[in-house]
Amino acid sequence: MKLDNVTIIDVAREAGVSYSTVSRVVNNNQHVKAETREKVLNAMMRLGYVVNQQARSLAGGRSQVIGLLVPDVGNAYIGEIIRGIDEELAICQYELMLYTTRRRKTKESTFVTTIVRGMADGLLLVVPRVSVTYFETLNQQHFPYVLIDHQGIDNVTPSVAASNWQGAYDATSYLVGLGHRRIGFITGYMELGCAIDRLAGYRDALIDHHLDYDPELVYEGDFFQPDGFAGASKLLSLPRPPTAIFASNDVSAFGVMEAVRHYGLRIPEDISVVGFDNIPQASHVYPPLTTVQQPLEEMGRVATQILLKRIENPDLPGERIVLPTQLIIRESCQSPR
Amino acid sequence: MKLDNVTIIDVAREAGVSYSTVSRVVNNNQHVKAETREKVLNAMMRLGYVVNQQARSLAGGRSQVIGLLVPDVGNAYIGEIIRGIDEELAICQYELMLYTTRRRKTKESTFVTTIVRGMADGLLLVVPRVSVTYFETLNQQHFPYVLIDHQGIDNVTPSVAASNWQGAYDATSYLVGLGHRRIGFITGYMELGCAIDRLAGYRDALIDHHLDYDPELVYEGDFFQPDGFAGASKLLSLPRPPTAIFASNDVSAFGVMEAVRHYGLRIPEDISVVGFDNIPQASHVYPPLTTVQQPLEEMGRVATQILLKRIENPDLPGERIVLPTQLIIRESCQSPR
DNA sequence: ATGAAAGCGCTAACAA
DNA sequence: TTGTTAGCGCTTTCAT
Repeated sequence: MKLDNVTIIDVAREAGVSYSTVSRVVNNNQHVKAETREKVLNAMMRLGYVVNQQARSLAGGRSQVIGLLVPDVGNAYIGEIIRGIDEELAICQYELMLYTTRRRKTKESTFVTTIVRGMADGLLLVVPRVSVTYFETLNQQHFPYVLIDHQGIDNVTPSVAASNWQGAYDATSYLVGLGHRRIGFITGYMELGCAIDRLAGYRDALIDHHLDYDPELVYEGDFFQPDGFAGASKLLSLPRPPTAIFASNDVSAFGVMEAVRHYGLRIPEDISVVGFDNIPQASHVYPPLTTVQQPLEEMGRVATQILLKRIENPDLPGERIVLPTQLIIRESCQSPR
Repeated sequence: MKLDNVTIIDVAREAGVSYSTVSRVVNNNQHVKAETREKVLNAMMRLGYVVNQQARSLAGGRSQVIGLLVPDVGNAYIGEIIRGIDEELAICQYELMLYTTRRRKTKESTFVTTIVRGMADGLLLVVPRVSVTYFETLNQQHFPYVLIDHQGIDNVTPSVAASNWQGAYDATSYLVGLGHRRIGFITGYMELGCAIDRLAGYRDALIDHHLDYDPELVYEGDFFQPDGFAGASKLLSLPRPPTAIFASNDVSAFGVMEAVRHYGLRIPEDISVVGFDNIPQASHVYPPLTTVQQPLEEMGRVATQILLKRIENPDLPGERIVLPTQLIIRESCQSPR
């Protein structure tokens, strides 16, 4: 399977130098005469030499791999983030190892250890809640990592997130500006920081606009479509139903839309609907969904940049970066009648 | 960064055996006394030993990683496939290295070589067209690989695909059964085998049902939404417009739906629409889209199983596996008036 | 500026 | 059944 390949020794022989010189050329070491470098480069070309990362990494160098830990693939949310990561990685010749939490429910710490030990130079985590075991291992081993879209531990744990509070505040203000006075809210999974922040943004916007925060209008959801449906059904059957519903993410907003139609109401004529995330399909549903855009791709890109810097210098002070969200106005809202 | 870690030597000392014995235990080698194995296992436990894959792989063993080459992440299609792969990999303790073609436009062969040389034990390719360079390297190096959803090279190149012809045939027959006599068709990107197969399925169904195959009703698209829109616009403005439009994938079907609405027509009352793929959002658009389901997750799973077998035994004869598609009937079709 | 040599942690013969 | 030993391909001192 693994055939005899071209090694630095072959290149060294071809170029007529020692193999440490070849190693120097490969690693862009300064102490090589331009002429020698040229010779080696030519030999590499002729022989079709490719470095063996395993060996390089074993011998103490970088593995040129970063690990990405996600709860699951298969949703647009993660896909967008990966796209950003991928772009950044392409620039600096790093590879991406994909880990899903789904398949390690049990031995989390062993798992992190595996990553930390040789496989990757750094780790990107897109997990809403990070088990303490992870951090213990990571910090203790002084291993570079960056949290993506995490509620944040503190201000020194490297993390990149979106301004969930501001996004929810803006969306709510927009609905108020349209004339809505009773605005329903479907929360996300409230164990998550982003869900808490979005609820706070909704609530604070209401208060700032001198509207009551009515708990009756808030339905505790879980970010999934069925709960959006259930929540909207409940809100719609209230004695004084809302004229607009703001769901904590697009997927549950789809559930809301379904429920609205189920009740024989129209969007936006009878009920305005707003989502959060701006996943691609938000613009493809009918009517196109007004939502809050999270800069997912950018989050991936920025997190990767930070991680790469931390790999170069693990002692860099950590920081939390909050990227701005943006209200994307489409056709799912209008003034109440 | 890479701290001094527990190696088999440490474990060997702790257990009071030679380190090859530890290696044997780690590799489940038969020739170890149960008692000794127990001792070693305990020592490993106590010390928190974790294998170093790099070293293992360098020394001639498996790297326990498989590479996945995709054109891009960030779309549901790939996500579903990855989910299947991931599931299978979880079972056999393999890791997944993600490669995107986007970032290697130039030096393709070098790239494959890199993978082949140590990084991975096998390769899964989800690329519609595979450059000849890839195959040369792959075959020549006798490196295990499996093509996913590829048009297929021949019957001995390991590949897993969906029955595109049958799916299109079924969908078309369904429309005919509903009473449609003029059925528009938006093709996919015709350089791709799956697009060709789908067109053939549409055409053959028409012929089998004694309907004319009218080239005027076929619009050459590219699998993207704007082309679905353009195609439908063109078909709809025909002197004798179709009463149903079958798009070669869901995304372009969304474009069709957009165009239908743009023309002030209703789905399914005025025009029936059918897609292909059954991506998650197909059930979330309005009206829910009738489409042909591709067993994406299963394709990922089956391909992985085959790859794993080929890693064990690279000389296994290759075969092409075609998984069945299934017509998913939702609400975007009805009999023509 | 270049070469020689000692590992990195492990697998896989080969011995015993 | 167990131990010994020679690498895998490379980085990195330390010499020269």
